[in-house]
Amino acid sequence: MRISELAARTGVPLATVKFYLREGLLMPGNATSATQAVYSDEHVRRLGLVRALAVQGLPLHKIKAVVGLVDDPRDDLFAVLGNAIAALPPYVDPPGDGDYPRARRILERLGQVYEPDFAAVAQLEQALAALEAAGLEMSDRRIDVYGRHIRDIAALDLELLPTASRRATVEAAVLGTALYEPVLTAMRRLAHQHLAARLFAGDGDTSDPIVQEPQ
Amino acid sequence: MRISELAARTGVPLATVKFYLREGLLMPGNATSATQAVYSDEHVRRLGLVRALAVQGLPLHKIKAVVGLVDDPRDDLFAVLGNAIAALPPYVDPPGDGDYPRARRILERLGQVYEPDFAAVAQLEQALAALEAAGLEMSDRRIDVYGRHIRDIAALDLELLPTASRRATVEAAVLGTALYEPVLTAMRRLAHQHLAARLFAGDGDTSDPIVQEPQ
DNA sequence: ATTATTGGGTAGTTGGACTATCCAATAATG
DNA sequence: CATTATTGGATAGTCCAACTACCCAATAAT
Repeated sequence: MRISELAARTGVPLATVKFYLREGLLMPGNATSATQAVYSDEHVRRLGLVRALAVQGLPLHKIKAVVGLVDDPRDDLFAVLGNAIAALPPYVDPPGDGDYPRARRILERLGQVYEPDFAAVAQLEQALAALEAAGLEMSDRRIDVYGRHIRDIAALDLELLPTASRRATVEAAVLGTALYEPVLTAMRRLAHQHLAARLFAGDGDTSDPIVQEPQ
Repeated sequence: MRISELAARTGVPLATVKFYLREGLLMPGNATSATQAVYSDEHVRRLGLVRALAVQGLPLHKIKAVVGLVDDPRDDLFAVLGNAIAALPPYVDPPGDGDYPRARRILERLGQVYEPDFAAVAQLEQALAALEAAGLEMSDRRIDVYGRHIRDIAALDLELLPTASRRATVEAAVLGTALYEPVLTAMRRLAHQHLAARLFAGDGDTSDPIVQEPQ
């Protein structure tokens, strides 16, 4: 297919497709002449990946890093996965002084290794710092409950990772990390509302147990 | 305290504090004269809240909506909580045609009510659509496991919600929704790495079971 | 032969979030 | 009380990311 069909099929404006090509987010088509190039289903997939990540709020330069890893996983698989995860939001600007005390506390309590070089450790530290700044805390109870359930979820994630090819594994890991997160987030919010509805209904705090929520 | 002390104490640049005042994110100080106003610990807290939400990527107009709810919860508590959650990211632009088939499938399988007016339903639908667009799927197995663990986490969240005052409850609910999410996200990523390290080590896929991950 | 489309490039737009500057009124200080 | 600093209030400017629009000469399509 040619570029305009690629744009039409993915719903991405032509100007934007060209922009992505320029930015290196989308690999060039197979040029058949000076003014013509052919695009494949690979390009459709890639465009879908870019858009999927962009919708989740990933800045383009981070997306570029991710697709770069998907394209060229030269390191060992585990390192590639780590790199990919590190490229995902949230972004922690200052690597800090090398110590993340809040994250360390969590990990030690959960019996996981504390490895300051893991990007997710810095992410956890930042999240915990934000919590503190807002006057909330991470109690032991919460650590234990969150930790247990999250670990079970993570175990399933790994179990369901495809192992057909390294490329497939990397791509699925990156995509899965980025794309199942909002699913979990939305499910948690819905669970809150589901459980809260029962609580409030029992309270008599509101006359109507099924309360509507404006958009 | 005066405005410059407020800025100094929170670490927010003075110009930005003024900007937040103009935008209505921060309530005005108690004016003692034409060129002087006193700010309280309330202002410090509010500034912390605004910053905490901003760091998580919330655009200012959404933050304004959230603090508006915290300030003036005129509806019943459950509706206020729903509104607050609806104001949080991700943002789903098109309310759609009113049906969210993918989200409906999940909720029905989990035995939760499908209420299209809940903002989180649209969020779930969008997340599932992004998954599909990228060629991933939400299997029944995944629904069941995610659903069970997420529900337990949500139950704890509700249990730990303060009930001292309505204001405290609303504020904690909003903050908790926004600020515990990145904690869970980071914990899941760390669990992935923790579990993956064991898997790969057992594989012999890499010579070193403890693999470092570049920044 | 004529019209449409392409790849490639440059420049302009939009929106969000600040940041800088100015000003007249008032506080603080010696 | 004279001088210096700070304040609230407002306006305008900056910076960045992510597009979007336009132009062009070379080819394809009809």
